[in-house]
Amino acid sequence: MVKRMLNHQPSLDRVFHALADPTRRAIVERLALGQAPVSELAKPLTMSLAAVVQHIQILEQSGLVVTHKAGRVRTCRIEPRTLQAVETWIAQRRGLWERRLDRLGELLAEPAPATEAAKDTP
Amino acid sequence: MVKRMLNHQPSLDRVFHALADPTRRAIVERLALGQAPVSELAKPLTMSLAAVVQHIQILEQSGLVVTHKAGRVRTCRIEPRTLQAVETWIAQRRGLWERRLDRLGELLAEPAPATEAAKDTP
DNA sequence: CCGACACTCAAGTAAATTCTTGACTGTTCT
DNA sequence: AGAACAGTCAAGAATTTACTTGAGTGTCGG
Repeated sequence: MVKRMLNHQPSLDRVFHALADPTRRAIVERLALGQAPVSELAKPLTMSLAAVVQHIQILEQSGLVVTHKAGRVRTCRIEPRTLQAVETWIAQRRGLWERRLDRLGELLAEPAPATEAAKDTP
Repeated sequence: MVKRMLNHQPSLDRVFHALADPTRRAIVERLALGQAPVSELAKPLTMSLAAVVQHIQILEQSGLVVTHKAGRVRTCRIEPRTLQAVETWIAQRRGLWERRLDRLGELLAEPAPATEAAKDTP
């Protein structure tokens, strides 16, 4: 039986999926200001507590949020390394594309419409 | 009935959702190397062409990809500004959290760091 | 001890997502 | 002109998601 797997290498699938929901982003934004218990995260949200808990579980499975239960209170906080992993993935793709633009090969390869080539566009 | 709430930026919903699918990320990774027509994007993928087109539509609606049809060929390319917008959102949240941690350490160490007048007037 | 509190679990539902197939449109090649 | 190519459109099936309600568990304050 799997009781608790501490083995959560953040898959991009899960992380992006977690961030795709506005409620979960609102939770992340709140947690960016500091850790908070579940019931406080639920306060501004117009849904049942159980629903909020489900969102938090998704955030936790994605590795974006870490929680710790003390007594009857579960405290949530952000895991910045997961956030950083996403940031890095995006930055790398954007960097690739922009370095590609420096080469200028492909854009100039598109066929010009047969009339005379006017290079200057005023 | 659709119960939605708390809409910050509707585009973030779509962008994160678009990136949450491995097929769509594979398309983005391919496009990071340079623009490509739909059928070339479909080549390595093990699904019908229609399915790939649907993925591309989602990427386009999210603003991550821009397409242009010439003759019978639709060419796709990355829109780096959308990628950058996501990067910025994440970096801001991570920055908030980390600054928060710094503050906490300082506040526990010293009573009050005097708020100096910043002279940023460029 | 008792009740309020802070979740927790399970089951069910409406809507969204992902992918398929089959028919169809518009282009290019020969 | 006809065949092949590149994509488009629509309808439908299997699965997943985002909630709900109702009942239960463990913890703290008085």
